[in-house]
Amino acid sequence: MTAMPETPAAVPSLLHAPVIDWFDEHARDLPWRRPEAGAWGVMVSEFMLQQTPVNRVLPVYEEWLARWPRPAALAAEPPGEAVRAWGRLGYPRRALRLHAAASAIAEQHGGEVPSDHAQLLALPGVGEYTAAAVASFAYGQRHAVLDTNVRRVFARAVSGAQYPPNATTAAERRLARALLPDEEPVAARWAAATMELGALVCTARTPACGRCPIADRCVWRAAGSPAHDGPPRRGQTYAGTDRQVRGKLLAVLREAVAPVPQQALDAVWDEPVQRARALDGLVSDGLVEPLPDGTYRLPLT
DNA sequence: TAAACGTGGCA
DNA sequence: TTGCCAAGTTT
Repeated sequence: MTAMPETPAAVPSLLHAPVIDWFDEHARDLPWRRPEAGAWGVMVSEFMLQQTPVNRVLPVYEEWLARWPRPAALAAEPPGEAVRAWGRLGYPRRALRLHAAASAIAEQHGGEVPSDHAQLLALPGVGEYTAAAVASFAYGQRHAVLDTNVRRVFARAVSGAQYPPNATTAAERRLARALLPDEEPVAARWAAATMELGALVCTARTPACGRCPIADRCVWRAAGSPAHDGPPRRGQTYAGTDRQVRGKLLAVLREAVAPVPQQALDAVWDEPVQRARALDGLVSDGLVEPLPDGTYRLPLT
């Protein structure tokens, strides 16, 4: 047994009401939160929102749901169409995985997004967070939903740290479970509310503590809002990386209506070794399909 | 466990 | 201007 900070039994009841009441008043009217979105709408939004801001997701989400209102509709199209419709959301493998998830749902779940957490987790592109989010937001179940927002809220309000650890820890999962309201619908509301609080008030850089419903119970604030001490948070480099080259290559293919000759791809990056490596990577990832005549296109299968 | 994986807005 | 950050997952 590792000595872990205990969560006093009184803590949850002191946090639930103010956070949920705040959510009742300040929740954004996002399309995937409306009843008509359904579980499929929730799932599409969760894929798109992985590492991507809400404002950038909104227009693409609307296009997707209008074009593919059900999983089977998406599954009936080539995966390349999903990649094309993904636009510039970034991390296009998510489009491929969402297409694969839709196929699995169509073939193995009767076309309905499963409500079972384990079945959700087994879908391509669905990890710990997304499985809990879909089960909670779409089906009202009681799960610890630990995304970057919730982790930050708990780190500050309960653990007294400015930022959570780089990777989700067992202690964080334990804490999230301990804080979960007992009643299923309340727990689902709590999950959405804590996430929204992190997104709108308890933000990473400049938290708006003046608008926080639990500022007077925040351990981090009570400690004087000390700066993050631990190891530096892992930054992402981008310029000059294979990722940037992959992005440029795929952008050409997204815009093309016909297979693209090698020459058109060569034009996006002048360093041939890195360019070839990036293209190979896209092909092995299934994002690009090489044709026998030496041209390339988004995958038909 | 750490690194790979896009893109763009904001302080 | 540049680095940080955004509803993570996979290998």
